[in-house]
Amino acid sequence: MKLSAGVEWALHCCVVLSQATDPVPVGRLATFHDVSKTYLAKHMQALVRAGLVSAAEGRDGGYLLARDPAHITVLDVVGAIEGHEPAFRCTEIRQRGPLPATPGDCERACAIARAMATAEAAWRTSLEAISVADLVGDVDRDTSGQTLPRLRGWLRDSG
Amino acid sequence: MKLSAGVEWALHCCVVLSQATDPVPVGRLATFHDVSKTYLAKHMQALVRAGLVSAAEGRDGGYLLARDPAHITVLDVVGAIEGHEPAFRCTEIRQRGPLPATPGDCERACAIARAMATAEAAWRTSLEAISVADLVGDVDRDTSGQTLPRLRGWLRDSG
DNA sequence: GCCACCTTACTCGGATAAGGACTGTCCGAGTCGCTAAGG
DNA sequence: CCTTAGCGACTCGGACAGTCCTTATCCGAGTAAGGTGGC
Repeated sequence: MKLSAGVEWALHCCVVLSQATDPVPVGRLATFHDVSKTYLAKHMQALVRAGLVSAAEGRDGGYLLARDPAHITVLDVVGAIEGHEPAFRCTEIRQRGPLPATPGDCERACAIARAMATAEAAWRTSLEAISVADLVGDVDRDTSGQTLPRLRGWLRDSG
Repeated sequence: MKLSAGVEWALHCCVVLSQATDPVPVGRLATFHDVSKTYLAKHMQALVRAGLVSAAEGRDGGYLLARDPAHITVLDVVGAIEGHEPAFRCTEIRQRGPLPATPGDCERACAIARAMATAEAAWRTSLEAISVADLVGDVDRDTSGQTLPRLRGWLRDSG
């Protein structure tokens, strides 16, 4: 099980965008995080498609959060990048082989699939409980309130 | 995020092995589940390396559970197949770029990494709470106690 | 009748190819701001 | 001085290769059972 590196990039970008007042182009985001500009652009497109950020085109265009940071959960971002398919996919092994399960037995999902689905639900619930605003607050607390002002200043100066 | 199909195979194999008294060769397991024999063998090797099942070599050899099914958790099996590395890997983006975090800020893990780690811990806790014996009990209940006796009979007849 | 040895066939185990997904890149379409000319 | 048309440059968006991991496979080393010959 492995998450795309784009998830980390996207979450950091959301934190940055939460401090922006004007659209931030992808080139600026890539410079700030020291990552590939074109590949980051690919992931930003995914965030736009998910409706989490809005894109402003043309000169002085860029990205802005589409909703209040408190209403964007980490799960939203992860889902936008990784997709919404469950990590565990039941292939209904029980219905194959020499002793297949009867259709009557399959009214409920396979016990193994249920166990995996329960765990994934716990994972999703945990991610859903944390918003981008929470992340911003954590960063502010971890850095004794120094990072966010400097970030806002950098966004202004580079504009 | 995507789990290997081998996880599903391995869990089903553990349920089958819990009903076996004599070693079950991988060919028999593959036939029962209607999956690739050689690929399943690869995953069974992982279970052996993890100490979950024991391998008997030579003629009439095969696999048996190494511990009581009640003491093998779903997390054990998933970890044996998928490895124990976390799905989310923090690349310390905060320390890169024009506004790098100071070493003092990095005493705690990145807020984003903490959020992802918390979610993964919830996932792991959920999987750890379910044992192979629980799965066997669920299967028995789902099929009104018909599957396990037939499974044991199939294992005997094919031996 | 019992024991030791050999053959045999079966098992696991690791080393070896093919497919798909993540990673990384490029170029084109569209749009907004700036400039400059005209009224 | 104001309006408007044109230009230019910058933006996003989707289409295109490279690399790693998952999937799938094969063959060899090792081992225990069963049969056979000898004692």
